[in-house]
Amino acid sequence: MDSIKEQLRQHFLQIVSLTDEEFEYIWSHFTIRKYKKRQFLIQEGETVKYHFWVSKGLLKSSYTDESGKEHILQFAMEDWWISDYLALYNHMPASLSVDCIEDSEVLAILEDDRQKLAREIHAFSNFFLQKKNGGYVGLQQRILLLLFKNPRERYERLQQLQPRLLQRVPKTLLASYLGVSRESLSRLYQGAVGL
Amino acid sequence: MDSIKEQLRQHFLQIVSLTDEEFEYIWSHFTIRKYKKRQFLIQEGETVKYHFWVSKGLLKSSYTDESGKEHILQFAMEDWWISDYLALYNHMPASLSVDCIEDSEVLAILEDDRQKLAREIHAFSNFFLQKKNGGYVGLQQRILLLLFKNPRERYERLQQLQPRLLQRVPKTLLASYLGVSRESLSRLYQGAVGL
DNA sequence: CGCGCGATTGAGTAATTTCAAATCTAGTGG
DNA sequence: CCACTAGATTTGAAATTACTCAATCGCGCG
Repeated sequence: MDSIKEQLRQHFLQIVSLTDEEFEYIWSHFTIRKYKKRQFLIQEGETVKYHFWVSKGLLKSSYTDESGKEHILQFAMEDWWISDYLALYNHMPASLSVDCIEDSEVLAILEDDRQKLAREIHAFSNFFLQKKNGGYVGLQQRILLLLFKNPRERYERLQQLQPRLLQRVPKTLLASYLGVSRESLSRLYQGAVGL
Repeated sequence: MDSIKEQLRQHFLQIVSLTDEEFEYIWSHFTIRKYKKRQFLIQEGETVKYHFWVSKGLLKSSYTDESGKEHILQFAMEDWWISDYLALYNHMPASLSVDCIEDSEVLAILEDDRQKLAREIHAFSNFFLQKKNGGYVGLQQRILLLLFKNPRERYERLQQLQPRLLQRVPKTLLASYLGVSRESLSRLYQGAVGL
């Protein structure tokens, strides 16, 4: 699948510059994996060793509480990264699970390899630092949204920021991501702008 | 204030190792600033150039919505870092403000200098990467808390994780941080464990 | 054609907010 | 040392919002 390789290269090049040699070396540390809808990449309790980068498809990471309710922490579609970072960085058993909403193709890289590459290739290290900074800011924005916007406004914001995501994700899951019951979401977005 | 210098050194040494020489060099890029309660370090609309590290005191970063309500994104006490990262990284005007809850002493470092130091000293770069990773995971945890815990449980969790913070921060501000009205918080924590 | 999943609707209930007023507290000046 | 004041906290009652549970609807897939 050379198109995947090219897709990954472009993904890096959007943020940092790499020689062909460097990229080849980086590429050699990734492995392709294919999953069907509803398959798990990470299940609660497991050891987590990989970062996943989505080449094709749609996944989610979520936490299931004592009462069995699922709460969605993150979606990931093409070009997004996903894992259970708490578990990955701190060598803890996973408290989250990651599974596929659509059939998906991902590239996996070991956290250990990622660290090794970060030491060896400055641009690679930089890439992840920038990604992490952006992600951090994104999470802060989401917290503000949860703190002071009502469900309707949260939905509208998501509509603005990620219109594609909205079309692909079942409403039930969206509701969980926004922190609303699916029934409430159903009622709320009917009056939302643009529908 | 050599005690501050020593405090900063310890802060770095907890995570990475630095030679005395390296630390001296790093130290030379920080400037000490003192603020009184209610003074602002960052005001909405300003350009943001600095990271702040708290040596003494207590600060908050917050967003004020259209209706004038303040929503607290972060507190920062001794050894914590604070700024408006969205503005800092993307060279945008601040959407947050940062101000003092108590009289405070902070060390300021320019983001440009931080980047320069990160290029020059690998351990320094590593320090921030690890901080950022930890912070990222922390924000994810907070999102989960906001998504599926009721106010009472959010308060109890904060009590577990940051008991010192709870004692220093006015309840009104805590309420804003937890996403509850101050009246509700007042009612809720009266039945909370340990009171 | 029918099953099953996802989405919607309705009715009643629970949790939280809002607004207003009362109470408490720490710091200030006399 | 005490009275005073501003800020913070608490209380009460009504209003609102969102949730739960149950039933119905709609549609794509086999």
